[in-house]
Order: sequence, then C-alpha cells, then structure tokens
Amino acid sequence: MEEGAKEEGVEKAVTEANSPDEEVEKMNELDGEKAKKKKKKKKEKEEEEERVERKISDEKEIEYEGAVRTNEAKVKTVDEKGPAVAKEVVEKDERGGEESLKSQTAIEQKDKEPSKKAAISSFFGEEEFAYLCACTKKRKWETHYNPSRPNYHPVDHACWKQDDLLCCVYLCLNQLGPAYLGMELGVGETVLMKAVAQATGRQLDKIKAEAQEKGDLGLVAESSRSNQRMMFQPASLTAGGVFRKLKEIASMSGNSSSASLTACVFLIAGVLVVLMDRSLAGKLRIGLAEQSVLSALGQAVCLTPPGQGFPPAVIDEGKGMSAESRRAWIEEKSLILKQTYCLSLAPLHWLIPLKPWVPLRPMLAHPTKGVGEVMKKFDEAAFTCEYKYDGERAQIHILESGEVRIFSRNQEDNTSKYPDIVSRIPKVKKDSVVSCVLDSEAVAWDREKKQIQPFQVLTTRKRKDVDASEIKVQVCVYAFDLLYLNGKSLVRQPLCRRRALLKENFSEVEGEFVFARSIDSDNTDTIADFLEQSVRDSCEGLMVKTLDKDATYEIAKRSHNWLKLKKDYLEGVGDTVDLCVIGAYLGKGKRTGTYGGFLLACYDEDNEEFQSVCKIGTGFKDEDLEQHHNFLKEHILPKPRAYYRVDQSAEPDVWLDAVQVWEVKCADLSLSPVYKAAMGMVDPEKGISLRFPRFLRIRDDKKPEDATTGTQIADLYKKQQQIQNQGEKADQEDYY
DNA sequence: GTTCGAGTTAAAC
DNA sequence: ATCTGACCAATTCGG
DNA sequence: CCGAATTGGTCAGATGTTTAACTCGAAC
Repeated sequence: MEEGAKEEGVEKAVTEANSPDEEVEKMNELDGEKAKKKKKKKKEKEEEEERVERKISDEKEIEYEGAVRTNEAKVKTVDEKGPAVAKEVVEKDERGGEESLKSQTAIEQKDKEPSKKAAISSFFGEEEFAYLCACTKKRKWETHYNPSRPNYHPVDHACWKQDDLLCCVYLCLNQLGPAYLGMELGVGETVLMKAVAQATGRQLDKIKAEAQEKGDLGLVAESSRSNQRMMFQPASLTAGGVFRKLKEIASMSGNSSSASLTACVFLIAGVLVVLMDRSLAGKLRIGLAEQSVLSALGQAVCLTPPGQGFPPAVIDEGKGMSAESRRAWIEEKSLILKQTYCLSLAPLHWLIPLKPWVPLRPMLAHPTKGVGEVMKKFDEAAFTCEYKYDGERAQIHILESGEVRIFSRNQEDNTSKYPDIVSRIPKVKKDSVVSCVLDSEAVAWDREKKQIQPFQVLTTRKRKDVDASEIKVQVCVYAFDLLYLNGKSLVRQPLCRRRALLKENFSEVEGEFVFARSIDSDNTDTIADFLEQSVRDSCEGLMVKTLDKDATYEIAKRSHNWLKLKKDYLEGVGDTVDLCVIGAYLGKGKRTGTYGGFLLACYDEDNEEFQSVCKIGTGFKDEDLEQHHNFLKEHILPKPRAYYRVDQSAEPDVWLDAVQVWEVKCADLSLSPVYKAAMGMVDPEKGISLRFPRFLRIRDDKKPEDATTGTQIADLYKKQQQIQNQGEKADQEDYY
C-alpha cells in the first residue's frame, strides 16, 4: 500500500493526510481559497455569487467521516442526513463555477444538502484532467490496450497502474475494467463480513447482527475501527492504490483463501473503511452512477481539453461563452464521449470507432402497460412490433477474418458459451457479409419437437469453454437488428434500413437462425392479437420500435428507445396470486430501519401448512413499507410456527404470524430448488416459485387460510407448460 | 491425490 | 428482472 | 402572456429467482 502511494507521485507532491481531522481542515482551507478565485473568475450576476458562497459555507458544516486523498484529487465521503445512508463525493475546484450554479438552484428549491448531480459534476479535479491530458498524449492506453494485436492478454492492462483518473472513473463506476474482459472481484457480502470480522477482531455473528441493524456493512466496519483505535497509522490511500489493490484481489484465485482475506483485511484496516467496503460490495452508494460520472467526465474534458501537456494551458475552454451556449456546447461534446463510452465501455478509449470486436451497449426498452400507451407514445410515427423472445441477448460480431465473437447484454464475452452459434454463422450469412455486428436473442430450442423451450431450460447450459459436442440445450438465434456491416456503422441508420439490410444479408435456417417475427401495423386490435399470439408462441410479449422517426441505434442519446409490451404489465391481466406474509428481512441502505423484503407462502390445504413461495421486495410505495412495518412488527414470532415449510436458505430475519394476505403479480412460475410450494405435485423434489414477483396490494378481505393454495399454484404452473405445447400445435396447423 | 458437498458469487432474466 | 421516488425539462392550464 | 401545475423522461437504488462456476475442506 505504501508502495502504491509512492508510485503515484507523478505530477505533484503527495500531500500526506494523517488524520481525518487534519484532512477536514485542509479541505476547508482549500474551499476558502477557491471561493476567492471563483469570485474573480465568475463575472455573472452578484446574486449567483452570493449563492455560491452560501453553498461553500454549507459544505464546511458537513461532517466528514473520512477521506481518501490522491495526488490529484480529494475524495470525501459524507453521510447524508435522513434515512438514506448515501454518500456524496464532494470536490471543489475552480472550474466548479458552472456546476455550483446548478447546485444552487437545487438548494433553493429544496433546502437540503447540495444536489447530487452538482456534487458529481465537480468531482473531477483540475489536476486529474491535467493528468488525463498527459496520458492521452502519451497514448499509453492505445498502445497497450489493443485487443487485436497479437499475443494480447488482459494482463497488459497493467498500464492502468499509472492512470489515476482512470482509476477514479472505474472506482466510481464500480468496475475493474471494460466489462468484456470479465474481471470480477469474487468478493461478496459474506467474504466481506469475514474480512471485517478479522480486521476488527470481532465475532462474525456480532458483525452480522450489527450490519443488519445499521443496514450497511461499511458503517459497521467504520465504527468497529474507531472503537478499536488503530495500532498503526496507515499511509494515505490513493485512488490508484485502492484500485490496484482491488485488481489484485480480483486476480487472486480463491476468495476465501487466507491470502485474499488478508488482502481485504488490509484494505479494510486501511483508511477509508466505509468507501472501501462499499466498493468491494459493488455498491458505492454515493448517489452517483454511470450516467452522472459520464456527464462529469464529459464536462471535464470539454473544459480542459486533452492533449495540452502539463500544466494545461487551457483550463476552461468555455470561458468566453454565454451560459446558454456554453451549456449546449458542453452537452454536444459530452454526447461524443457518451457515444464512445456506449461503444467501448472504456472511458479513456474514446478514439476508437465502432468495429467488430468491441461490444456496444444494447438498446433497451421501456415497459408499457397497454397497446393504448404504445399508440400514444409513438403517435403518428410508423412502428413495428416484434416478438419478445424469452432468452438471452446475444450480440454477434463477425470479424473480417471470419472470426466470430458473441457478447451478452452486459458486454460479457460469451463466445466460449456458444460454439454452436459460432459454427453456424458461415452457413447463415450470405457471401455479401465481410464483417458485421448483429443483435439477437438466443433462445433454448427443442430440436425434436421443433419448439422454443422456457428460459429456465436455457439457464442450464454450460457457460464456459463449451465443447460443441457436449451441448445438451440447443439454441435458436432470433436476429432482429444489424448494427454494422462491411466496415460501416449502421447505428445512425433508421431501423427500417437496418432491418432490410439484415434480411438481405442473412438467410434463415429453421431452429438455428431466424428473424424475429414481426408485423408493421398501427391497428390496435391487430396488435392486441399479435400480442396474444406471441404468448402462445412461447414469447414474453412484444417489442415495439419506430421504423423511421427516432429509429436509430444511438444508445448515448436514448438507451431505452424501444417499448416492451408484456402480458403481465397489463392491468388486470397476467398471473396474480394471493399469498400470506410469514417473515421479513431487514432492509439495507434506503430501507434501513424497516423491512426490505418479505417471505410469502401459499396455503396447502392437504397438510394444513404454509409453504414458502417467494420473497418479495418491490412494488411497494414508501408509504406501504412503513405501513407494513408498523403492522407486522406486532406479529413477530420468536420462532417459526410448526406448520411453516421454509427452506433454511430462505429463512427470514424475523418470523411473522400468518395474519395478512397480499396480492402479488408475477411474470411466470418456475420450478424451485428453494421454495416449497406445491412440492411433489409437479416435481418430487422441487417446489414452485414466482418469476419477477411484485407487490400489488393488501387483501384485507382474505384470511391466511384463503390464500392461494398449493394446488392452485401447481395448476398455474401446468397451465403455463400447456401453453408451450399449444403454441406448437397451432404452428403446425399453420404449416399444413 | 481425488471426489463430493457446502457455501459463495456473478450473471442471466 | 420490477418498481418507486427524486429530479429536470417541456408542455399545458388558468388567471 | 406569464406563472403555476401537470406530465414525461431519465437515473439511482431498493428488491426478485435460478443457474453454473468456483473454492474450500472433509472424507475417501
């Protein structure tokens, strides 16, 4: 760790921060200084000036919990007031004028802490940009980071070591690198708790209990540490150092191995316990996620353009502009950044154009609760409706060399999972295709019955290094979009064009590669029929996409440019079930202090028992959660009733008396290794659970014994399976 | 050494 | 995956 | 015509089931 600190001293002397208190003092000094500068610089109205100052003094009053100091940046974490234990990253720099203004308005509207966005915008400090400039200039990244060069290996990303800005960015995004390189920490909550226990020398159970009470493991670690009084004063922690350590952990095999545990321990014992902890858990909770980081970065890069050397000559390129045009300008530039980010997922990597090999983020869809809403949203624009197949997103890249790569929805490299798809690409693409990227859904396919299989079947496929000869679950690819063809990006082309090119350049092979079924209609009834039909054909519903207007594939502009229409979104349609609450789980984060989720059971009339069906944690209004907590805490049981059937792995934090019935909606039913409902009725060992359960309302008119029965659940499951087969029958009738 | 089971994590949805 | 709430921008309503 | 209220969209952060992969440690 100390080594890390040394390495960092590149452009600027390291400022040692030995205690949080000192840190705070320093920050305050800086703030004061910067306020002055700001005054000089900003020639806006005095009114605004005043507000800026007010904000700064506000900030001084915030109580800092701890701090990370890098050479380039000061990152402070601050606990928000109120129930939400969120984090703010606050960093002031002299270019913060614009951002401060924004935050001012926020303060005025809501007399609370500075708005999150504002804090974020000013996260990246001037020095970092300078550093960034230096890095970009040197092109370290580009040279090392070139996946297509021979002998390339992810390890080559060691070049990251020197780039603290990048480290900051990744830390913020909670990633270790571009997703498609598949770097995972392998550290989950349990390991983390062990580490905290070990670091603080306390009992694991105690830690667990406290974590539940406080709703945040990081807080536990923090308080434990301060109780403990550190034996040694750790060297200041740099963002780069932390990041490096994280990667180290990731690259270690054997997570609960003593080596990695001690590494975690070391980190935790280090300085910023809270921040570290959350980062490890993958939840920074700083009220700052991807989009915001990108915006911040976008602004940053605009204002202090890269490539100037150090120190940068131009710090605020937008200085002369009016507030209006300045904003528009920043927005425009940010879009470029976002666009490349959407392509490559590598923030520093903005120079590369779309090309096969680098996955791009897939277009997503907004849920829609009826054909009416679809018509309203797309109004006059022409649109198409496609089947929404229930499988896994597959972005298939064909390189000029003929090599094929397949990426998941989250840019995970799935090439080795689908050797079967890879091998059938040549016979499916026409000769006109040299290189391309296509968007599709991989769906489990029963070759004998020639029909689609449920999602649950697909998930049983092997995931790594699959040998084509060993494949048990076949897949059919349903292609629906073409994003790149023969050297040209089609991302800016409208869907109608892309779709036409797709159909021109590929040919269908039954059960292997098929175009998504679609109709182009604006008739409500026709669409409703098509929706019905899609469900009969084992699909989830429809995807609705405009054909011409706003029909590009530009994720940066709009990542949810499509609509999805599922049967279970429709009000009063879809599977609905009445279940009894028999347990609750303590909430985390926002939900600290109430229940974050509940355990639900159906009533089994044969054995007169309550069998667990699923947990539920969404669909509640804040108000609902409060109400449930108040009501249910009166019905806490010291231990479960004898007639509760619950798997050990689903045991709630508190057991509840079966007194209330809730109406719950779900998308599907699944065979469950965990839940006990209807066990033995469709499978001797497995019960039945719900896919995507959500709370609808309390059923005060029903007593616990009136809850949906095990038999009914089993019937629902069977009905679902029938639909599978009926769809096939209908298809066959079509054929003959 | 090998095998098996338990427990954990990440990633699909 | 689903869902809610906060926030922001654009549009509509009412005086 | 302007300010206030409504609406629509995006983002962040709560939470769901199931599965394969992986590691560890005990039993063989």
